[in-house]
Amino acid sequence: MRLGERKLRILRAIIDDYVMSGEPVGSRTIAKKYNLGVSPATIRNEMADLEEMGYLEQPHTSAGRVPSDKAYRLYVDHLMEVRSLTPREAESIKNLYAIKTRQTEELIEQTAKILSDITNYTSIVLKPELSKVLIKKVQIMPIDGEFALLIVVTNSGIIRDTIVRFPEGVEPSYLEKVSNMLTECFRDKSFFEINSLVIPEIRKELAINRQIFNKVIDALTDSLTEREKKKVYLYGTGNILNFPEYHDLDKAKAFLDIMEEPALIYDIINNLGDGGVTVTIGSENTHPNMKDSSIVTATYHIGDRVIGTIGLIGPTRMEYSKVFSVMDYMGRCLSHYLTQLLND
Amino acid sequence: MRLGERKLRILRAIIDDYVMSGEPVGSRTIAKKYNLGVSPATIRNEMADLEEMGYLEQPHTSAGRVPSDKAYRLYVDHLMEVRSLTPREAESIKNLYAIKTRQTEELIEQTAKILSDITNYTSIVLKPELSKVLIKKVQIMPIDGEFALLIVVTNSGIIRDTIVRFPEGVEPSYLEKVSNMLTECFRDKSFFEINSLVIPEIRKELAINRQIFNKVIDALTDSLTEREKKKVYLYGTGNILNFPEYHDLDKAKAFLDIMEEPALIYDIINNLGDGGVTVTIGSENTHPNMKDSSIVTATYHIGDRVIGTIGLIGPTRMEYSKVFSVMDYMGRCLSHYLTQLLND
DNA sequence: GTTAGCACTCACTGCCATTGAGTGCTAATT
DNA sequence: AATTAGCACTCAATGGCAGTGAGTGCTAAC
Repeated sequence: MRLGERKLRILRAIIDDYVMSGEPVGSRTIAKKYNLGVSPATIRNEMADLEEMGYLEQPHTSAGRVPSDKAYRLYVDHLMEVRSLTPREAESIKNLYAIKTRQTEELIEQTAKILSDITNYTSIVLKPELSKVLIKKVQIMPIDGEFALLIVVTNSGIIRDTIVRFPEGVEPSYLEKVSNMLTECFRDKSFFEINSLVIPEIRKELAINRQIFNKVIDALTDSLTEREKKKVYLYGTGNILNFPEYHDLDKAKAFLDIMEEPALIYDIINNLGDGGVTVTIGSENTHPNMKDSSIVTATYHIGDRVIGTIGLIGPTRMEYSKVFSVMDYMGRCLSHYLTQLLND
Repeated sequence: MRLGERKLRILRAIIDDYVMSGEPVGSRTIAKKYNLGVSPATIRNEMADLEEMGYLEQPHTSAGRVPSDKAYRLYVDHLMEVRSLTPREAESIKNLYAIKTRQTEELIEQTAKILSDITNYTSIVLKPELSKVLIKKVQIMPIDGEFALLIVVTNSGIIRDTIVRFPEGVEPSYLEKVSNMLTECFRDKSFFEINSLVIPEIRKELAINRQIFNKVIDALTDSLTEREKKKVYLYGTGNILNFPEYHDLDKAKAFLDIMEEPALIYDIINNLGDGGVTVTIGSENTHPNMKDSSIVTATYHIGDRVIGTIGLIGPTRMEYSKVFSVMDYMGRCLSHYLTQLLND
């Protein structure tokens, strides 16, 4: 059986209607609301075909039809009309980037908030991945007694600061010297390159005061540990309670539980494709608790280096068209801002 | 009518039972499970008295009784037996403080996680309040071109870093000089003192290069802005769905909505009493959406300076005794750790 | 003052009939 | 050959109704 023009039109109508109402859609509804010029009976026949082909499902015999994940996939890839942002949405996003001297961290947090506010879904923002970011400066700052602060400034404006403990009696001037040397070695390299290439080389050179150097290097590599890497910003987790598909308490709980595991979210989001906007629908998710949810992600970058991801999670019955355009726009804005402001 | 010994015993039994079961408690249950040596009929009479006095409520005529907020208040103040921590609980907390070189920020985050894990309620940790913390060091670090990083190290180990933008062509050595001067002026003072006392004084002295100095001061005072101050760490927000009192979706939603407003939470928590452990029960809360929840908080300090608060939120039917002891212990541990490790 | 006994209340459960939205199939229509 | 009208059928949802049982309050006996 082929997917003729009319079948597609009917499928689109069903999806549009179901996305709005959340109720199974019947043939009469389609015939009345979307004037396709055919009778309910014809639509019923087409619906039976679409069900056979796996695009529709029936909760029970005497109910209307519900789109399957396969239908949403078709919709996202071929059927949906990408709409542009409403003035209100564009406004919200523009305001976010109006303030120029913002901290990167705060900007990312606000991005999550606005994404959720605009769409009413749950937003996720992964902060820039340290291993993909370029180092601008390394500085060891003595604080007090045996403690010093290791500061790493990167081109995304992220500052990794770690407290390092030295044996008492190290000269500040010596730390200064080490700082300068490290800065010189590491400048414009990524953490990844440093870890695999530069460090072994330096280890030789600085054999003289191995102990201090090792402390610093350890602290640096600590910055790359899994746990720290996997920090995410979330907003609007409670929004899922607005959707009838999560009115079942067990489902709601399963969802909220996932949302409290940053490492898990990180893995889920980060394993998705990374060019432009990606849509993952229900069963396409690998994590079992996400089989009823869809995720739309977009990447953001500094220059042409992808350094992080933003995402929205909602039920499979999601306003893909709206979400798609919001994510696309937001990804571009964020990239533009970071590239322009923090790179030279 | 007076609250005799027997009435108190019965009230305690009712509260204990209700806290465990969540179901209205009947006279027979009390007579059977808690052998108080009296018949159900007697208990019924006492219960009628207790209801008249406002300690008990009846959902409907033929149901058992439920403790009122007034009863919980009496319970917390006079009736409950403060139990000590189970080995498992003490273990979890001890593990948290085993790692000595932890970042303060991470420690606070973990504190929230463990509080929630132990108790199954929603935990809240307010990070150290900047205005109450003492400054150890101020440093302006040139990064690139017109950008510099303002770093403030405090005695709680918190580092406030802000990006500052200077007009092109400021000498690094000049920034160094300013840094040293600021450090000297600010050392061992709180943000609060600085804002109100020291800054006006310095403004005079440094009249020479007013522009640069103002930038720095502005960035410093920015650190004290409301928004930044009101950051909170939450964990276990989804736990409330475990309690039947939140099975009503509207209530759950109201709760989750509050939990996404850090500033609101901050205000709610911060306005509670601040010596030791504080318990706020249901209607004692000022915020209308919290009238069905109880909050138990404890403060933590560096030396004898209170700098932050930890808290647990749950339904009014809360295991006060357990929560009380956990909060007390955790507050002490956190204070001890911060005082010992980060103060000299 | 305490308790046994008893009538009364009322949420909860299961049962049943009714309703109505929606389907699939067949036969008539174009 | 495709479309549509007509109709019997399905099944979740709703509302009414009786039965059940946990719990109460009251009264009278201990």
